[in-house]
Amino acid sequence: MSMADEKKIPLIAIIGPTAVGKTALSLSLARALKGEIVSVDSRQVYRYMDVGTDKVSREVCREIPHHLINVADPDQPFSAADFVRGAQDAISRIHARGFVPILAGGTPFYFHAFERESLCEELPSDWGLRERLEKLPKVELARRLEDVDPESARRVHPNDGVRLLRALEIFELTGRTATQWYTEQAARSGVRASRYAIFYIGLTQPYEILYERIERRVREQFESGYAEEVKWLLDRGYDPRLPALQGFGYRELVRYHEGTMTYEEALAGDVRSTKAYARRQRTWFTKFEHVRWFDVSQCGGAEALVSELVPMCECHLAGEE
RNA sequence: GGCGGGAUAGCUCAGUAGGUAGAGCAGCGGACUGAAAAUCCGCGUGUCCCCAGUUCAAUUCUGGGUCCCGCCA
Repeated sequence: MSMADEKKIPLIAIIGPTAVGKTALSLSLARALKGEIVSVDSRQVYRYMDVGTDKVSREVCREIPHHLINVADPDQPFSAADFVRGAQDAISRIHARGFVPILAGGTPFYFHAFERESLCEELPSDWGLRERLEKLPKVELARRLEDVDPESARRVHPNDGVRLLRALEIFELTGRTATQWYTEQAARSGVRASRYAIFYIGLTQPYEILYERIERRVREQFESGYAEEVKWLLDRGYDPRLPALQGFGYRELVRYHEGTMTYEEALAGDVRSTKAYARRQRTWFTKFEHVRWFDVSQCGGAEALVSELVPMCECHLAGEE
């Protein structure tokens, strides 16, 4: 083991699709390992969105500190770059205090950005510019990108408005193409080693069982005041077009309150979108390297899993891999 | 009981001036560099309700039947 490896901060990371049981496991591991949780969830960062995002309760947060939960208002854009900065900061503080940082959550893009440190600090964004560009038809966006950055144009599908917009935004704001930025950054990250040694624990479950759990969970959310939460956000003046309100459940319940969708349709739509999301998560997570995968429907229950995992984690934390 | 409308993919429906059919949604797979619970891409064999008739050929036309939905009794 080299000097560089010894200096790395060891982390535990729990990944897997929504409703597979990441939160429960993260709490058990935090108790067993003297850990604190770093939430890797693009929706739990927002305040006032509790029921729909399955946040842990205040009591639990008092017992086990949670980071990157409730750090933005629903109308404050929160980006993957904000996450990476926040996570790095939280991890330093947890580590300095002598506790174990446990990353847990279902947003694969955030894990990806964090591990690769793939977002350049210097790259800006500008929501006003996005709004202006958004008014143009996609073919026009694609044509412009073809002009300024043909390589990005080849990489981005002409129908993928969000990515066309981002590539154009980078060019407009910096005068240099996304391709140039990414090439430089790839060269840089090639020489700089990661500051962290991450032990990935992956939870899976056959879709048949996972889908049942998703259905049950969404039902519980609807019975626990999900509709009222969305009503409250709307009454407070939050624009339904905000990114924070585009998640499943939220967007359906907005339509329910507008009267363009029934309660039952909103529930069914939420379940469907959540299932589709679980599939997208799997597409991401199965590409992650060095993950210890556990099928939670086959490993003899959560408790058996915890007692198996604790020694493995301790081993990793001691730097023995 | 009478009159009309309908029966096609898991669902909602389009279509074939007769040559065995296709959209949206769902489902499945994939992509992803500052919106990521977002955004985007790919994948479509199904007794075209049943029986008979006309025809070289019927999911399509004709007759009968079954079921569903309206309206009238």
